[in-house]
Amino acid sequence: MPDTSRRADRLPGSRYGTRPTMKDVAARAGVGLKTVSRVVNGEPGVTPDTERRVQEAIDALGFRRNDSARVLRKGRTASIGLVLEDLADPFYGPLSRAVEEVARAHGALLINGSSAEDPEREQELALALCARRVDGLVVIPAGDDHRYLEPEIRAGVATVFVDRPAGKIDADVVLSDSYGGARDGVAHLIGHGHRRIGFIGDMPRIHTAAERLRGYRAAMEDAGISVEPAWTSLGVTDPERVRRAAEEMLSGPAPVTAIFAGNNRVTVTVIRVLAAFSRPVALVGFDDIELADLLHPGLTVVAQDAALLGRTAAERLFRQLDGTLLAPERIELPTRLVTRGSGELPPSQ
Amino acid sequence: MPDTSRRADRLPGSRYGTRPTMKDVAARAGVGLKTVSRVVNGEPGVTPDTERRVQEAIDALGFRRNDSARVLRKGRTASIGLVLEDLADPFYGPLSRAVEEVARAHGALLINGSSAEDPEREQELALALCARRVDGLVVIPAGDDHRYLEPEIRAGVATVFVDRPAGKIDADVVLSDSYGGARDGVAHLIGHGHRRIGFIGDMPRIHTAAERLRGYRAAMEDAGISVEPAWTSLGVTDPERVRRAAEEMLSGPAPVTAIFAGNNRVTVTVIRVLAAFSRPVALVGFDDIELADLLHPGLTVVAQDAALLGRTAAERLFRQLDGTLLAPERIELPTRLVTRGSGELPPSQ
DNA sequence: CTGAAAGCGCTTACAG
DNA sequence: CTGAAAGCGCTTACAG
Repeated sequence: MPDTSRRADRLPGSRYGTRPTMKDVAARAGVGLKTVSRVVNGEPGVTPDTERRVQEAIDALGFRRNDSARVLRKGRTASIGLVLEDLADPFYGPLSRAVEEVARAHGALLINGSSAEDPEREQELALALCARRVDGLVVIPAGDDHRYLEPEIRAGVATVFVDRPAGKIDADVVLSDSYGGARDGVAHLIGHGHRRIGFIGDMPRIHTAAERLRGYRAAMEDAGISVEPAWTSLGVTDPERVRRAAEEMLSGPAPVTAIFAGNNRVTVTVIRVLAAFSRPVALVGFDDIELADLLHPGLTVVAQDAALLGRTAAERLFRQLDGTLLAPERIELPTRLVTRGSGELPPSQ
Repeated sequence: MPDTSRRADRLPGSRYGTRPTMKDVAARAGVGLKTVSRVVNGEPGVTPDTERRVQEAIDALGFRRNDSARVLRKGRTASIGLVLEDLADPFYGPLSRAVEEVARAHGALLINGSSAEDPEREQELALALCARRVDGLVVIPAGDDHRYLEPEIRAGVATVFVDRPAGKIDADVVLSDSYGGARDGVAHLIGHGHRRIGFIGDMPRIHTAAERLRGYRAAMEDAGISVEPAWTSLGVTDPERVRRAAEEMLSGPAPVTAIFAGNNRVTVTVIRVLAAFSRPVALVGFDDIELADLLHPGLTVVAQDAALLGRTAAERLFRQLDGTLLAPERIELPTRLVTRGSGELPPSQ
């Protein structure tokens, strides 16, 4: 009983049919396989009459070229992968969309994957994408060791890291100036009279979190302020942890009078805490937030351009694929301080 | 001179190498191709010693199975496509992430594409995904005619529409109760004393916009209020158009005292207009918004669950692929009125 | 202008 | 337990 499963697929009423191939089209049009291929790909050297016959067969059969077979033969898949943390985060949506637009301009599709900030999952995803033979990979790293990608890069997979540098390998990276942005933001608070300033950030193993903390320390040191251990708190960004961190800094005999929030998730939670708090407390957040201007007071932020990060990275990826790119580079995009009120509040004690 | 391009690829210093294949691994391990395949796929029937030799060859050569070749032979690609409007919109990020999670649970990758609300681009994207032979397609339609998908569906591509129904074909659809949600929201405003209520929505060809307008009209009719033409405005959701629409409704001798905003983008712009407006105006928006509770007044919304829409659709897609699904169905998810202040303001005139 | 043969890198269906 | 042959649906490199 040969090949029953296949026959079952063809049963009328069965959901899954089999698709016509170029061979079917060729048979129906009474031409050779290569002629069909020429018509499908718009290659020259087919008489109008032959072309018409082939086209009719294509339409009658509902033929659509199987790009996965094509890819196998051609080498390039015209698809790229994007490994990010969480597509549901408002920072990554625009970034992903920007990567998609560049991919589209180069005729490539984009496969997205969320690592959920889990290094193992990042690796699993990135390697699955390589197994699909994506032409290139844009990675927002969760882990800090990317040696697992070395064989892939050697084999020709273009690779660009975004938002955070690669760990233990030399690769292109496009990121915002987290250090400088945080230093500016904290200096801004100091300029408005604050000295006891808190910093709440993401897990210290995340590069941006570490850099922003470094910027905070630099600004404090520039102003000759020595940082109390109680003023800094790094860890997961879930609301509970951040809320506790904020409440601790705001209590005690010498509470902070201002807070620098290390990213959009931290900022949102801190805003909620401060909204319910008795005294006014100044706040500057890293990352801009929708409706930030409509809060009371308006939210002062250190803004970075997520879409520009994505676009820059994707463009670099395709330049790698063009072969016009040489040594790995680090591209740092500037941040922008947007003052709206919360960062200009004076110290309340 | 045979195959020079290929040799160029192998040149030392060239970025693009060629990857080892199972054949290379077999040669190095001194075994047959099928034995390598067994080891790579964890199939039984290989002696520990043979397995070890194969594994050593795999590691030495840096072999990674080419899934696109595998896919060609197996039929299923273990990938699904998601065509949505814009990944940068906060409504679609969580939806996409939810689809991805379900895909992941089924061992599939997700290819995202943004239609930018352009029916042609939607079709181009959906068909490109079919050419890649995705196993299934989740589509948030931009257009209103999906007959172009009929051959694909017949050929076995599982298809589920989300947020808006398919046009001119019979297909699964998962959506929120736009009509009921809008009716509830408008009835809520009426319950707080409003009679001159404006409606600002998306383009009328978009199903959700039309349904929400219908809900608005139903609520007005239920209350015995006849709707003035000047009170409703449908069109593109760019800030300029929405701003003008709001300002017109709010001017003249009998301005509206409340506005129902048809989606998140409209709501955001209306909030900005009202923030700069002289009189208090009540507002209910369709779709929840981050920080809505921290505005003054808090924003009252008709909330829908984007992630649940995505999850429900994706689960249905995989049930189609399992073959456990029969006739196309329409699944409508309820909305939820969240009162926070802006919808409870009394009429100011 | 047209097409037959070989091959992309795997899996399938055998046979030993 | 192991492997040679055929084939998935295309493109490549030819030859006529």
